Amino acid sequence: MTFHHKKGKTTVSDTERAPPIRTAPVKITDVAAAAGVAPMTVSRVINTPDRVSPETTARVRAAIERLGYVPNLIAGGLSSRKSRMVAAIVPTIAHPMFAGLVQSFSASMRQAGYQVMLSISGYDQTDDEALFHALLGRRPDALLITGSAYTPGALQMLIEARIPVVEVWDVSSRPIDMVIGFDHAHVGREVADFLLGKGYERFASLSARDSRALTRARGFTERVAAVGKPLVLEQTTCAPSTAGAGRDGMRALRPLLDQPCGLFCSSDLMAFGVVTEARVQGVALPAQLGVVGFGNFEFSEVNEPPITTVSPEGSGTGRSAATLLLRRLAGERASDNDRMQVPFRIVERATT
Amino acid sequence: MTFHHKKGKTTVSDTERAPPIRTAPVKITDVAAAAGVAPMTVSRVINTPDRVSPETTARVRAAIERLGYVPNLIAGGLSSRKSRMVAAIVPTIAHPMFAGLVQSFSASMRQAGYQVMLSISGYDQTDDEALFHALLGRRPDALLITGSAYTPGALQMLIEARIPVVEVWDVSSRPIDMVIGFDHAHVGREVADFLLGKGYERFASLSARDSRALTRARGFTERVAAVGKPLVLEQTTCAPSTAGAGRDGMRALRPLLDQPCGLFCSSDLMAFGVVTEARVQGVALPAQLGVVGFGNFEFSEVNEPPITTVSPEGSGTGRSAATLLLRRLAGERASDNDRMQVPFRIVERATT
DNA sequence: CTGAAAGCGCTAACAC
DNA sequence: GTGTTAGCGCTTTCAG
Repeated sequence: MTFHHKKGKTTVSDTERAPPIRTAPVKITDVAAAAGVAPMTVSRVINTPDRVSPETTARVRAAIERLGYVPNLIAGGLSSRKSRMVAAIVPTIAHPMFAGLVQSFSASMRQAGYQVMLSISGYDQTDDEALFHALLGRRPDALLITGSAYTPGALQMLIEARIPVVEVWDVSSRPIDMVIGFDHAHVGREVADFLLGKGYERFASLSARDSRALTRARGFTERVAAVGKPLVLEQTTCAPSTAGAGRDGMRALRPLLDQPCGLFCSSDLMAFGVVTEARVQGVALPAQLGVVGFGNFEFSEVNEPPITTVSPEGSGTGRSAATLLLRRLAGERASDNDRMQVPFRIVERATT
Repeated sequence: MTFHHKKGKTTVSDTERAPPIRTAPVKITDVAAAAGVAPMTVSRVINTPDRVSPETTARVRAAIERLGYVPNLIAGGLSSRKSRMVAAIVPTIAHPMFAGLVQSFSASMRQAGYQVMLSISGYDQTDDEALFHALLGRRPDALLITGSAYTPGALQMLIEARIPVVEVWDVSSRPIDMVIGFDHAHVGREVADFLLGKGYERFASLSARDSRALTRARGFTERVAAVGKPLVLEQTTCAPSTAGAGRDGMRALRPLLDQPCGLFCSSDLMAFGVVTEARVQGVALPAQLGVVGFGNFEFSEVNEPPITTVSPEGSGTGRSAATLLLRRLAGERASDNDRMQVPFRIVERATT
């Protein structure tokens, strides 16, 4: 039980002033009075315990415990000009990549004493200025943003906020501050090497016609060309990738499969269509056809057969973003280390 | 361009005091001075515009615009004792139900001017007191929590915080304040009715042995019994549900399928195993067997055939939670309307 | 409709 | 080690 009625100056009677039951929330002066010390000493016990004598610390701790004191970080933040909150803006959390990003980023930040304010922006950038206004008004100590299509006014606000910013995933040509980018071309090259390592001698690419998917496809085909292997099919379809497009692609590919072929699809959804149609057509996976998708969607693992895919590591990215920001928050200056890549890995399953 | 050097009392020279480049952040007094009004008037223009004359408003607005003023909501919150932030605690955002919940909850709250502080707790309740401490220290105006396994100390903190709390999804017997629960038994009954409506005359249930799944299964079997139809198989396996358990269940069910049968699985993962094994065994869906899962996982839609399932509506829940909290924040007292149910729907696809 | 004074609860900076 | 003073940037309250 924690009853306590230490109201400073009671000009009118308590019962007249205060709402019936509600006891006033405990504040630092209450604790200080209970422990017989100055408020500042209580503050020190909480924030810099090594600067207080053990005896005093014990007395104060006891008072804190007894009163159930929860320091008001809003007040502390105003005074110290540090909110110990960071804002994060993501387009969605429905995608595993972003879910992983948010999850690991908040875990890392919380461990360092920061709380994450999450904003889900959707993919349309309408009224990003209003969003930034609402966020920056809370004076976060740092900011994580994903994607880069922001209006000039919004960007100006970010710059004037003068806090560390890390941009993740989709990086503009002119970054604001720190950056964690994703090397789509590199993914394509790695997939080519992976399939080459599996012994495939002929290759094919199925890609949606969006710029990042095309960059991956180009990395793939260029690598294949570089090692002098034939590309039997290179097909692009309207974005976004769909399972239907994958089935169509498989039908186009079917007549060309007199020899084993390694196929890179621009997304797992497309790969799923390919695999499904392959079953219908009686194409043996991975003997006649090796299939690699992109995205590591949930169904790729559960599908029969499970689909080999490229998994951009959201959680690694979240940790890295936290690391970059925390470095800055610890006072480190901008440097060459402020650029990183989103890690990815090829998850090998039954289609290769 | 927004240069301005309106520092109140400059005892020493500006250049000596201020860090080289960094211009001081704009505050309300700067705007007031620029507009030739009192700070309070600027505050009114922002918060209660109808109480300020149009001319003054225009002057102040212009000054705000020109200086790029972003009000410090931390300071405002300290003064007004309203943070306009709400805290949300979820075990994960990897599950579509929780992702939908968070997404729609934050959208609804943001629309009302509240920012969400998200905490992902994981499923282990270790140090929830530390988590609550970090959260409540930021003085959120309200709280959304999911699940109910909190330590007594943590619950005590919640109660002493005296803010509206809504518990979602998994509801303790003794709720703290408002509640949005999920009626598992009702789901089971609805699934039974749905399959009855499809014309199945014999039924089966496959469930993991966790209490909520079992409640759903019981709702299902009791309904089937109530209408006098036979239950040909009722199998439970160790939690959690797996695709493997689904395949095993299908093998057990195979010899009993001389007549069409309606099957309810405790999760989509299990339903997926069933569907996969049915293909191997040459069982026709939905003619010989109707399959309903639970959870509406991504793969259920993409699978071939797509799986009929029960979808707990995260987004509806998030909106409802926001509605409940906003009602309270608007001053409404506790009432019978403080209890709601998580809505769900049966998503009909190819397996029924 | 506008302004002045007095804090909100805490901590930086400086005494002792 | 500990206390005192003076704000952090805003809003409440009350006076015009």
